Amino acid sequence: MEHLNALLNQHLQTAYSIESAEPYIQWQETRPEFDGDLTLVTFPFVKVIKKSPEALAQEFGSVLLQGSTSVLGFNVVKGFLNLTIASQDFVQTLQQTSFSHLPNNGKKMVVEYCSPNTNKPLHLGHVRNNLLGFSVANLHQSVGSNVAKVQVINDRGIHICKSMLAWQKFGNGETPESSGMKGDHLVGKFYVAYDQEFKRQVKSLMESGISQEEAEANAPILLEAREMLQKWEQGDADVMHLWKTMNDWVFKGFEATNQRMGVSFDKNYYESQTYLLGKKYVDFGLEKGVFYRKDDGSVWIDLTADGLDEKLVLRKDGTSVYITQDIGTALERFEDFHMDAMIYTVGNEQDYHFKVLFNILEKLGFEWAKNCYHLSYGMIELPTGKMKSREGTVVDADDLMQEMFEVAKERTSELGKIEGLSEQESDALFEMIGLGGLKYFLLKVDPKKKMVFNPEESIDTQGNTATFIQYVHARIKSILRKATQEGLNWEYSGNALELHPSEKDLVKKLIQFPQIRWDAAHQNNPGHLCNYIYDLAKTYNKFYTDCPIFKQPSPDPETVVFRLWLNQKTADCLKYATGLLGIGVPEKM
RNA sequence: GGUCUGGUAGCUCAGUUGGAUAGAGCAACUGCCUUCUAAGCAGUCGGUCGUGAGUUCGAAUCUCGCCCAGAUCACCA
Repeated sequence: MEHLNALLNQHLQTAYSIESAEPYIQWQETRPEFDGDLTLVTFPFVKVIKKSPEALAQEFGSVLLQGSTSVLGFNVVKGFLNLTIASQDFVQTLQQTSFSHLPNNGKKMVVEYCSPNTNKPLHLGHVRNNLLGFSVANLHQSVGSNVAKVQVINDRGIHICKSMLAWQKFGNGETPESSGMKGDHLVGKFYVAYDQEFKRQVKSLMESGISQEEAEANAPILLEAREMLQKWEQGDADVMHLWKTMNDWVFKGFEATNQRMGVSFDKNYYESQTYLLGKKYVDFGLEKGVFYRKDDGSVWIDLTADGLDEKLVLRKDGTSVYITQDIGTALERFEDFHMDAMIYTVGNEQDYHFKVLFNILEKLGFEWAKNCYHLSYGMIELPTGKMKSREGTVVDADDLMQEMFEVAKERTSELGKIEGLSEQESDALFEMIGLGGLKYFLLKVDPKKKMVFNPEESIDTQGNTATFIQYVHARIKSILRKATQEGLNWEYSGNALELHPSEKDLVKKLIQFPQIRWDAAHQNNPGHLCNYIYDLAKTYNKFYTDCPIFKQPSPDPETVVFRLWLNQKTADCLKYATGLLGIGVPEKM
């Protein structure tokens, strides 16, 4: 394409004395309903050359046709110049395209995701969070950045004490071992038990004539939880022991869930260790004059000039608030990784919080604060409304993954696709199909959109789904196996061939991959990659039906090699691209 | 009330720095398996892109007003 630009430049200089054509050049892919591969929009030129768009298009078309061997022909529709480009140009590009990570670009990034509380198991919201964070981290790694994946585990605070207290009261010494329950689910059970008891107490207080507000503030079990939090802060040995024990159950549970989901972390931060970190930067901010102290001793920052509010950064009793912790954690991470950029995968209800955080970090003078990005995503709702963990209307992550597995199993067995597979192999296949379906379903939607999750509808296996993509990969592998059996190889030499339109389309689609990946990474949007993969799979299926290899009449040997090579390239691209999303593709299905 | 997000086919969603007649899938209907895998392919049906103006040769896309939905504006995290 560069040489076409050069030709246009030259033409504009000699014919119209216009220094550079660059500002007016607009290339785009030719839409499928028109003939051609590449389209030049001529309207921008009309402003500087007093000719009609059609006349210009004709003129440019002739210039390009004569000047470039790549241009085989052209047509003009309205002001659009459609060029037909030699297939061999695209094929050559594909030969040079590899589906693997780009070389290290020296950029260091930190990506945070997951961020669970240790009082309940992971749910659907965490699943979206995990998958987004993980695949965005992969995308950045793919384009050459050095990425550290981290999570913050919220392991302290009143909500943790609630589970602990309920376990003490109603648990009868129950453990994951004794109950056979996963640790995070066991602890979650007591979080719910706490809430039930709390509601019961509030109700009975109200019956004795106390207002709801007062009852909620004075329920005995809440007072006990507060007392427990104080003891925790003082380091009371019994409380610490219980806290460590129960947290440990939860961590093990989280680990199992994340492992099944296929996500991992390079470093965990525990809030119990970081919640005091921010305080030392309060003094720093005061010295810099970024913060100011009120008469009561509390410390604030005034962001009204930036369209935000005044924010508290230190309470009058000297304790820190949420934003203080986040300042501290961010700076600790910088000490750990010396990153150039950081991505926080956190729900969109915290949009305002992160605006404030990034603003403060920048005012404190940290360069990398400019490259902090809040990967904000919309909440997931159920057809029945919002998920509320205390009301038991959450979709549990473990249940969900298991359900996806079961559906995959049922559907795959119905279709008779597991013949000749061992139990282990077929289970692995169900897992790949089930979890792949879930991941694709959540990732293909723009992160910032809220989504409604309908368990029945989300497990489709037709159309725009992971199954469709996995199926294409399995199809290709089946062809390549057959080719191997027949002693064929597919080392394409680069000889120019007359291509079928479906072959050309597939080649053109494949060479788009680097650009799509770049866009997806830089926009932190795995959805772009999902759409591309689906498109590629569809384009392949068209090629598959139009361009058979083993059917009669069989194509000439050179075409067979080329088609097999295209199959291999497509499989490589599918496998690599789905891998970035954490989705596996099977050899057979 | 202020700020931020979203509103595209019955449903779920795509739609690049403004470009040609707004695209997929699902659902409904019609064809195609003596098979390189039919979890597929081909087709029919379905739209005042929330709404009204403006900018432009050209607007789903940019600007402004309005309507609807959600979030947020805590000495909670």
